[in-house]
Parts: sequence; structure tokens; C-alpha cells
Amino acid sequence: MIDPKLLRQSTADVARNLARRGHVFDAPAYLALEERRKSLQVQTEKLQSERNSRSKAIGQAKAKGEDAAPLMATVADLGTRLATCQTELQLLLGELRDIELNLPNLLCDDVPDGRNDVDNVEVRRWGVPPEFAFKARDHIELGEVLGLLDFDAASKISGARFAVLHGALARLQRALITFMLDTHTGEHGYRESYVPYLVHAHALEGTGQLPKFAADLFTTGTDTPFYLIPTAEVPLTNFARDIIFDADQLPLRYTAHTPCFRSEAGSYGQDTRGMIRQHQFEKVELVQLVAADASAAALEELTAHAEKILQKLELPYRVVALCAGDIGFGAAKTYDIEVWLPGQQRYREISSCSNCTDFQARRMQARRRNPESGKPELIHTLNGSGVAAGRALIAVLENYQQADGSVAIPAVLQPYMGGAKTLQA
RNA sequence: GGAGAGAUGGCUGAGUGGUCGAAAGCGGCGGUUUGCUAAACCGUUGUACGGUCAAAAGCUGUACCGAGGGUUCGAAUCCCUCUCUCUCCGCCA
Repeated sequence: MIDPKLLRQSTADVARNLARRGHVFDAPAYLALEERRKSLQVQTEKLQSERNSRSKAIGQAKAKGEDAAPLMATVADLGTRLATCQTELQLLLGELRDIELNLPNLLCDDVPDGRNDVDNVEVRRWGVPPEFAFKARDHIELGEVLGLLDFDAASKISGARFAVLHGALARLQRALITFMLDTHTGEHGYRESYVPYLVHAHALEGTGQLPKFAADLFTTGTDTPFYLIPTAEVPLTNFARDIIFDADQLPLRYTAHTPCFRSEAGSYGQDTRGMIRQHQFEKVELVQLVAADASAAALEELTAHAEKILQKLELPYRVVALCAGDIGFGAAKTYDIEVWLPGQQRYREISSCSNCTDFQARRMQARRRNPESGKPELIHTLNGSGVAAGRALIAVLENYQQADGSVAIPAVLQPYMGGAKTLQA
């Protein structure tokens, strides 16, 4: 959520910032609502104040044994007038909140202009895409040759956009996850957490997936529905809900491995083959909770933590700064890390690292006490994949493939694979 | 799944219709005393949203006793729904 004060005081600036994303903010309509809100709120509070003082007088009269009937007569119509005002005000506040909840975050100034992924700006590259003396296979073929990647079984059980991994390949994914968690907890100062995969709506509202992106989420059909988490960012970031941190408690760094569930509504026709885009996938997530003035540096740091994983796996990648039109709803600035996939001969997203500034914190009322002023102030939240395990698995398969269709195991993963050096069927 | 108990400020905990934003204690902060520490004593102590103001401070209004509704002139207190916690029974990895 954008600061409502900023919204009404600097409406034009906000609209200009949002326009960079291609988001049209109807400022005049908002301001008109806001005007009505102000006068109605003043009026309502005045009536409430009047009611309070008169009710108090009735109580005092009764306590003294006086006849309260005349006093009570003077409040008779106050109740109905107040009720009318309150209902109207509540309606109005609801409308305003609805607008505010559907507004994306303000972009940082250094976000490049652009409409979509074509306009994203490459920041740096690491590693060199491998040159094969043979025609590179994609992960689907490699999985087939090895007999370890089974889409037929998956479709029988659950239909499209699921995968079944067998044997050494299933273990390799587990190895990747453990390796990533060990790196982040051992070298990058993150605390590992195990979290619920089913969450309430308010948790998703806190991180910004609701109310706008309900179609992307799976729910249970129960009376009070649970939502399946689309990312561990949701439970991890909600740790900070309704908390006022002491200054010395921050920064906080959390990591978790969870499955992620996405309905991928609207992605029909994209990446239908293989395990690039699935309804269920494994991911190691990084979340940081920091003071407002520390978030810009924290984003660079968090991105570097995710990059470290690919460096250790010796997978070539590049980092791109997302342009204004491609940045996600809650993010003020985002770096995507794209790993080289020989089967596609292109870089594909494997991690997305975002500074959400105070956008989520405001929705969750996540604050810290400013040591100078003693006043609570919103913290900043950041998140990034560190990294997506399913896509890392694909990247390993395709980058470590050999002429005969076998796949070498990256050195850092070998200890997690019982010392094996190649993937065995 | 069944039966019951509960949710009050940073914490413990009192409060069953009126001067209660809320006793008391603990903690925190400030001060007095003190060679230092401790103790004692005194004072102070939440959050949000408004109004006033160029702004801050100040002043001021409203709301908040798990959440949402209701009854009432008036609700922490009574009623309803929901969420969560705890205890016992059952089932269960």
C-alpha cells in the first residue's frame, strides 16, 4: 500500500510514478472521494463527541439520583443522525481502501523505463555459456534418456503442469535444496524456518497477492478457505505482522524451503512443455526485514546471496534490472537473475529479488522503533528466490550434459549425492 | 470429531452497563539520593486516524480491551457470528 498521506498530498507525483508502470491512476476521482471522506469524518467525529458528552451527563445525573429523562430526550435523534453518517463513512472508507489495496508500489527512481521484459536492462553477466561438440539436449530429452523425469506419470495423477522425478534426479533436487539452505544459513547469515504452506487471506493481503491476484492462487474449499502459498515470501514476511521491532533487532534475515503453488492463470501456451512453469515447484526463499534507510543496500546484498548459489554451481547467468513495466505489484525495484539454458539457447529467470520498501510493511503494520525519535516507523521488506530449485535442476541438467546424454554432478553437490560424480539412472 | 475454559496495554493481571484508555504489580524512560553499583523515593509511560498549523512542536477530536456485527442515551462488561489459544476425550503421522 502506498502511504495514504502521500496519495492525497502529492497525488500528481504518485500518478506520474505509477504511469511509468503503465498503471492509470484516476487521481481526480480519488481526490473527490477523499474530499468527501474528510468532511464526513469530521462530521461523524463531532457527532460522536456530542453523544459521548451527553451520555456521560446522563450517567452523572442518574448517579446523583436526578431525573435523567429530559437529558435522554436531547440525544434521541442524535443516534439516527450518527448512524447515517457512520454507515456512509464506512462505505467511503471501504471504497478508498479498495482503491489503495489495488494500487501497485511506487517505483524507485533508478528503475529503467520500459513496457515489458524486452526493455529490461542487463546489469552484469557471470560465467560463459558452455559450447558443446554435440547438439545440446533440453531437460525434457535428458530426463527421458535417463528415465528419471516422468511427465506421463504426472499427468495421470494430476494433469498438465506437474512433474514426477525419480531416483537420482529426485535426490538431486533435494541436494540442491539442502546445499542452498546450508549456504544461506552458514555463509549469508539467514535463519532457516519451516513454515505453513496453507495460509489465511490476510497473510496474502499483507504481502500483496490479495485482493488483486486471487486468480493465481489455489485455495482449499473449506468454510474459511486456506490459500496454498505461491511463495515462502508470504509466511516469512508475515513474521513481522503487527510487530514494533527494537532498532537493534534489525536486520532480520529468514530463509525457508517450501513448495510453491501457482494456478498460472493466464499463462496458457507459455512453457507448456517441460518443468519450466509448473503448478507446484520447490523454492528456497530469502526474506530480509530492515530499517527504511538500509533497504537499497540490502537489495544488492540479497541479490548477491542468490548469485552466490549459481556461482558455486558454476552455472552461467546474467542479472537484469526489471524495467518499470515489468516490475511486480509490490516491488519498488527488482533484479531478476537469469540462468543460461543450453536447451533453449537463452537466459531464463531463476530468481527474482525485490525491494518492497514499506509497501508490505504498511499492509502488515510491521514497524520498528526509531531510536532517535522514539516513534514507530514502517520497516522495509525484501525478498528473493535463493533460488528456484526446479529451475536450478533444469539448469544443472542442461549445462552439465555430456555427449552420451549422461549428466555430470556439480562439485558442490557431490557431497549431497553420496559422492556420485554423474547422474545414474 | 466431541466436551469445556479463555483472549484486557511491553509483560503479569483486576475490572460484569455510566467520571474506564482502563486498577495494581513488573518492566521501560526521566529525576532525587549515592564514592560506584544496588536499594529506596518521586515523576512518567500505548497505537492508529483526523482537525488546527507553511511545517514541527503544541493543543484538540475520534477510535482501539482477539475480529466483525447487534442491543442501549451509554458496552472492556450483555447478545450473535468468526478467528485464535488452552484443557480433557476420541482419532492420527
